[in-house]
Amino acid sequence: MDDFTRKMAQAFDAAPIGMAVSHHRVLSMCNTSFAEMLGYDRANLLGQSFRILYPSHAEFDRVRDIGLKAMEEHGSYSDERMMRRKDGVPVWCRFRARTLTPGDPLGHLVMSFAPIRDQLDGAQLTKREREVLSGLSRGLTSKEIGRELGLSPRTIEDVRARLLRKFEVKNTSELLSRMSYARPTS
Amino acid sequence: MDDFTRKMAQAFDAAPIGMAVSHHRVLSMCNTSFAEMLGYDRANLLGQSFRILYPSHAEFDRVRDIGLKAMEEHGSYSDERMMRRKDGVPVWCRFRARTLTPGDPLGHLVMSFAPIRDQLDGAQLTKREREVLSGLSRGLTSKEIGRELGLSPRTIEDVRARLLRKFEVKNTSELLSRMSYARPTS
DNA sequence: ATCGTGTACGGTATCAATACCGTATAACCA
DNA sequence: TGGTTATACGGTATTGATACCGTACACGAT
Repeated sequence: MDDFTRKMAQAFDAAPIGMAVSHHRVLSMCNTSFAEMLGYDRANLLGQSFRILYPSHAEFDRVRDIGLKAMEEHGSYSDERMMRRKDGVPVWCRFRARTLTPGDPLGHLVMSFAPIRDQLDGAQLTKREREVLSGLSRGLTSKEIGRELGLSPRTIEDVRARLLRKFEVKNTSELLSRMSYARPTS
Repeated sequence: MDDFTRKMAQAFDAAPIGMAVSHHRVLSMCNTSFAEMLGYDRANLLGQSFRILYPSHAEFDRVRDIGLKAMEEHGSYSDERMMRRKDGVPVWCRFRARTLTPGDPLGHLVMSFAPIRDQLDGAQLTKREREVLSGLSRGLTSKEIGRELGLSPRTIEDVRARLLRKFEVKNTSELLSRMSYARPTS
């Protein structure tokens, strides 16, 4: 076996960031960081559906759809999302994906996952806050996020206001730039 | 050659994030994202000193030292740093590293590099655009940015509109989330 | 020499965001 | 049991953002 390939494989496995490959949302390969981040042994993870790595079936369905268009157009997509560790503890991640099959984005995906931590000491986000934040980072208005979540726009504005208070920022722009510079855990 | 190794190598190469391996600060392996991010062909990069990827010799020396202690203690380190593209343009990156030789941290390093600001087809931002972006990320309104730069708020709105067009985003929120988590180049 | 782009500015119109006022329920915690 | 917080929603008022219309100048490339 050629040395070049072996070196790349070693680099993949030793990478300081979680990495995974999926075919139609089934995990076909991952590295040690990825398995450790989610509390599994790699052997028990390969061949599994990504479903078990998300907090709920609804979340699993939601994240399937949000990146599809971007991946069809640009071949890649990134966002912030919640993953679920084996012990049930949620992990807030910066997610990046590149599809090797742009016509069928989920056909063959290569992903990276970098855990992020909130800037505020220990203050974590609620489910709603994360859902709303996800919409905001995609440039949606309160009205649009409300439609997406089946809620009144008014409620989205409440969640938004709570986020602004929590992070002590003036507006959504500052909020999003603050979120993105969150430091990785460990 | 075993299929497992081949799959890992493919995943390494197709990763949506720049990855590299070094031995004593000499690049021994990298993936396509990494080479593209810095404007090189991989073939011309392998075997080179990391020196050419930093803006100056002083910076090259500085980044050698800053992570040493953390890597000796935890085996890993991360920060944000400036890299230098082949054409001289600086690239601001989130950097992560894991050492495979904790006793001699730089002996064998596996690194990941995620560009923090989008390069948009190699076109970097103009001075005005960076100034306005800086204000936006601090949550300032167009009026406030105008005061800061001694310009009409109307002009700030022009620059803003140009940024939205350039990055093909709907509004400032999406712009700021896009800026911090650039989709990988190409 | 014209064309494109960045810069700079004015007006106007519309929609979104934000900040208040209020009510109500459910969960959790001391 | 009362206090706090998250959730959810309504109204209203003000400010900001965005999209158009227009003009003008500087600069570099074809």
